[in-house]
Amino acid sequence: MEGSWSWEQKTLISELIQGMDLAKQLKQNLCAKSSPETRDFLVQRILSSYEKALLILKWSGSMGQPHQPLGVATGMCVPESPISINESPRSDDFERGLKDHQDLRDSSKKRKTLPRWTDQVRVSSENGLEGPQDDGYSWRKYGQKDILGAKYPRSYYRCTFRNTQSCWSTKQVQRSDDDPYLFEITYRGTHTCSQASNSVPPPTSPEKQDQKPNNHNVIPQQQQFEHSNPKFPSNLRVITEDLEHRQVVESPFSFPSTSYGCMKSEDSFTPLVLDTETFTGGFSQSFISPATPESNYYTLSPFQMNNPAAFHNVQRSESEHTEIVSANTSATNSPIPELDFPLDPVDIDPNFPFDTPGFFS
DNA sequence: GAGATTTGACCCTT
DNA sequence: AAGGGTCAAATCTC
Repeated sequence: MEGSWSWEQKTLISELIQGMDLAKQLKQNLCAKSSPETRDFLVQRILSSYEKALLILKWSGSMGQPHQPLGVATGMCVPESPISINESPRSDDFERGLKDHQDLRDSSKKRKTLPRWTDQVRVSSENGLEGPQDDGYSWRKYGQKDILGAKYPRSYYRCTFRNTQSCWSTKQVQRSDDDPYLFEITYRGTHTCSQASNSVPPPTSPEKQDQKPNNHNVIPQQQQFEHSNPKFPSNLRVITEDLEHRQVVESPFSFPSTSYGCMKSEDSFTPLVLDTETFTGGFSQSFISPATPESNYYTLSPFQMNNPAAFHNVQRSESEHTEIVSANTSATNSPIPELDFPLDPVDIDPNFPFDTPGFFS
């Protein structure tokens, strides 16, 4: 860590360097015989790099002094959102978050402010209908409620260490009406308790991760479906939610399916749902997409993809679990911060490389 | 007895 | 006002 350089500066530089590298690659590809898909892929990555650089600039410009992230400061948690690694991108949310933490009793207000994302988990039949298994975190059930129009009640869980470590992560588990083996799990907030850091696996390069796909609990045919079905990634979407106006904007985008062939992740395609809520809700917390058996279906923000810590979090080993991924859906809440400049689909670039060596060095 | 779960009531959001 | 989310007392489990 270069002492005097802030995280955002380094990130910005890294983005720009990466963009340059990619441009060079593109140049070489233009000379060599490369597929249009490859070129397209490179172009997208370049655009993504520069878009993110712009984002960083914008945030740093609008926020003044960067905040030291809680996670970095305490070592207790993992960056929740890409920007939040060292940053609290949106001061209003940051402040609201703080306020929430101060006003512990006013939990209802947290409904709005904590980052939220949804995973869908299919349990294997041998697990019965008891619900998704342990996701590596300790949860305590604090409520159950019948939901209008839903066959099954919704269960509410919160982190066991809520009181002792002020960890405000919660989750809701809702069984699908149509498929009893399918659970929709909505996470709110991320773990700031010791579980968060403990759950981080030893760093592994994306390449290695590729070779070791998270298939421990994936039913083969489904895994195969994900890998082979070109429609799979195209189902993904970015949902942007303007928290200020409570307006949900969906920005459907499709991955160039062939472009994925350029990615090493082809062998172990990890469905990525770009949860841009991480931009807004979780800047004061670590955004760990709870890599759980319940969430083989990962949600990542584009920055998380760049964030080794966050990335490793979502890549945690789940060998002890048996749930499989629900591959055909991607219901994910994805609020995004307000931006003065338009974000086109490439902003949230699903192709954004995980393998950016030295990005955070 | 400590911790987890259940469940009805309360409160907040829409 | 309705529905959803949380609280907290009662109950259960180890």
